[in-house]
Amino acid sequence: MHTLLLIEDDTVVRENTAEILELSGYNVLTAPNGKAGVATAKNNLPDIIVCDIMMPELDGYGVLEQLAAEENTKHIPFIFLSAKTEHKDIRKGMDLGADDYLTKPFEESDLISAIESRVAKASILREERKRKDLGEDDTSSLRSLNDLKNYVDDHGNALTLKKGEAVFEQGQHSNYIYLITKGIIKCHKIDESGKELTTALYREDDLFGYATLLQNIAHQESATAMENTELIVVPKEELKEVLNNNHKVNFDLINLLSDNLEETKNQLLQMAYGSVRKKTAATILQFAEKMNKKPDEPLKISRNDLASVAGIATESLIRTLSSFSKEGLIDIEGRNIKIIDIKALAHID
Amino acid sequence: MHTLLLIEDDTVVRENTAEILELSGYNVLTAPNGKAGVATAKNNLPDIIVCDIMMPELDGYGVLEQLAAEENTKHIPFIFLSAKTEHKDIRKGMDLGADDYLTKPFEESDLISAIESRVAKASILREERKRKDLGEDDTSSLRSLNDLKNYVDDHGNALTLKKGEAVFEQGQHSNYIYLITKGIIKCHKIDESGKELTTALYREDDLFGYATLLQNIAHQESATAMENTELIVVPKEELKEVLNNNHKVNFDLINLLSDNLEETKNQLLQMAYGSVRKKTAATILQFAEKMNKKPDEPLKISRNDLASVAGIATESLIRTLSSFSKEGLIDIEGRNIKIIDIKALAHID
DNA sequence: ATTAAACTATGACATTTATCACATTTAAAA
DNA sequence: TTTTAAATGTGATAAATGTCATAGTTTAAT
Repeated sequence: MHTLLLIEDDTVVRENTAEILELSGYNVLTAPNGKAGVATAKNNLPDIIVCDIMMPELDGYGVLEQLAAEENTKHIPFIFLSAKTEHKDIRKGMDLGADDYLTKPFEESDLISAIESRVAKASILREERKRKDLGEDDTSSLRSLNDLKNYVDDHGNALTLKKGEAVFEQGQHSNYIYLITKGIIKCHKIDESGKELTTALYREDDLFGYATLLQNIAHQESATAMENTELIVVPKEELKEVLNNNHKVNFDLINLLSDNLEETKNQLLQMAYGSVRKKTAATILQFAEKMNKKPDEPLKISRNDLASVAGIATESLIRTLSSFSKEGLIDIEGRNIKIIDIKALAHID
Repeated sequence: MHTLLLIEDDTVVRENTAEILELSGYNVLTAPNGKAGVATAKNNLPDIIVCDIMMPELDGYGVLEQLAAEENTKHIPFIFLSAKTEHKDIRKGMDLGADDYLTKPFEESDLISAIESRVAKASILREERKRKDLGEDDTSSLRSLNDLKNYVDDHGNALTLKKGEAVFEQGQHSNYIYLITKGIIKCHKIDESGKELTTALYREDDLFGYATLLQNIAHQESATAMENTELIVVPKEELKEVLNNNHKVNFDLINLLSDNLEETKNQLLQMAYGSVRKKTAATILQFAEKMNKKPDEPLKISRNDLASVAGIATESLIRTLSSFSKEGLIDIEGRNIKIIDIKALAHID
C-alpha cells in the first residue's frame, strides 16, 4: 500500500479528497498548510505528494522548493493542485520540477490516474538511478524517434490540460518540448483581423513544440487542447544534450520536420486553389484520421474548429456539411459528424 | 597554360569552339568522336575535358565511363555538352560523375566560366587528395551550416541551368541535395486542375532539396530555374555520411527546416484569409527580398510567376498591380516593377 | 428542472475574385 | 528590320464565398 501526503488548506476539500483517495487504496496523510506539509513529508517520506498552491504560511512552490533541496525527499513525485490556469503559473511549477499539474476543479478519475501513473513511474526511475549510480548511462543509446519518445516519457514531467486550455501562446518563449500521451492539441495562428487558422493537429504519441527546438525564439503560434489532454514536458536544454549524443535521433527529427513541411505545403496548395467543398471534405478526413480510435466513431468537433482548419468561414463550412449530408456522404447526428462515404469525400470536385 | 580536350563530332561546332577556347588562353586538343577522345585523353592527360554526348562510335557517357575507370584520368574534370534538356539525361551524366553539364546552345561566357571554375577546383581537390592520402580527414571538422555549404561547394559537381529548366520534377526520385551559387530557383506544386502554386523561392547561397534528405521518397514538388542558374549538386548518401560525423551541422539543418516550416505556415495563414491586395503586396515584397541585389533595382518577374506565388489568378494580380501603380505604391516600367512605397505595401488593408 | 450560454442552421445580400474574350504591348526570332 | 509569338492589360460577366441577421438546438450551469 502506497502512502500519500495531501497538503491543502481548505478543510472541506482536504477531507473530501482524502476520503476519495483512501477509498482508492492509499494510506493518506494530510497537512493543512505548507509548513506542516514539509514536516510531515520529511518525517514520513510518502510515496507521492499532492499539494495545493495557494496556502497560508508557505505556498505550494515553497513546499516543493524545500523538499527538492533534501536528498531524502527530492525524488518523491509531486503533483500540484491549482485554481490558477494561467500559463506562467504552470510554467513556474514545471520549472521547479513538479511532476504534474492539475487545475481545480478536477475529476476524481483525473487525480487518481495522475497519482497512479506518477507512482508507477517513480519506481521505474528509482531503478534507473540505481543503475546510473553503478556507472551505466542511459542517454547514449537512443536509436530512433521512438527511443526519444520513451526517453521523454521517462524523464519528463506530466501536465494535465482541460479542453480549451493553452499549452503555449503565440509570442511566448518556451523552453519545453511536448509529447502527447492522451488527447488532441491544435496549433493555430491568428492574423491581424482576428481570424484564426489551425496549422497543425497533434494527437497521442505525437511530439510538438520542436519548431523552435534549438533556437531561442518565441513561439509563432499558439497550442491549445481540443479535449482533455495529458502531456509530457521536457526542457529543451536537456533534450539538446540527448541529441548531442545520438545521431540517429537527429536524423529522425530531421525526417519529422521534413514530413511536417511536406504536409504543410500540401495544405498550402489546397488552401490556395481548393474550393470550399474540397477544403471541407479534406478537413473532415484529416480530423477523422487524427482523432478517431475506431473507424466508425462519429467526429466530435465544433464547426468552428473545422472551419479554422479549412480556412473558411464557419457558415460556409456548415452549409457544405449540410449539402454533404443531403448527398449521403456524411451523417449529421446532433453535433457529431459520421462519415459514410470516405471514397467520395476523398474525390470531391 | 592549361590543356583542354574538346570532344565533339560536329566539325563546325568543334572548330568554332576550339577557336574561342584558344583565344581564352587554353591549349586546345580536339577529337571528332568518343573513341579518339579517350585515346587522346589517355595520351595527353589534359587538365579538363569538354565532351558532347551524342556522338558516333562512342557517346559521351561511354567516354566518361572509360576515363573514370583509369587511375590516371579519373580525376580530370569533365564537362558535358548536350542538346538534350531532359532531366533524366542530366541525371545520368551526374550519376556517372560529370563535373558540369551545359545544354546547347550555350553562351561563350558560360562555357569559359564553367571551365575556369572546374580547373581551379580541380587543383584544390588535388591538394586535398594528397592530404587525405597522408591520413588527414576533411569531413569531421564541420561546425556549422556554412561549413556544410563549403563542403558541398568543394565536393559537389556543378550544374548550369537556363531559365525555365527543371532541376527536378514532382514525382521523381532524386538522390541529390543542391546549393545555389547563382540565380533563383522556385519550388512549385501543381494541383489536379493544373493550377500551379509556388511554395518556396531559393536564391544564391540557399540549400534545397533537403525535404526528402534522409528518406528515399519521391519529390513532392518540382524545382525550376527562374533565371540562368548555377547549382552545386551533392549525392545525398555522401551528405549523410558527413552529417553522421558532425552533430553541429545536424542542429543547423534542423534549424533550417524549422525556419522553412515557420515561413510556410505564415504563407498558409495569408493564403487562407488574405485578400488579393494583401497577397499581391506580400508577394512583391517577398520577391524584392529574394531577388534583388540592390535595393532600388526593378523586379523582373513575369506576372504569371507572381500570381503563382500569391496563389491567385494572373488577371487578378495584374489588376491589383495596376491599382497599386495608380496609388503610387509601385511603378510599372514596361514589364518591370519598381517598388516606391515599401511601408505602405507592407501595411496594405 | 430550468435557465442561460454557446453552438448550429439558414436566408438574404454584398463583395470578391475567377473566367473568358479580346485588344494592346513587348520581346524574341527570322 | 520585320514578323511572330508571348506576355500584359481591360471589360463584361458569372460564380463562389463571406457577412450579417435571426431563429432553432444542444449543452452546461444553477
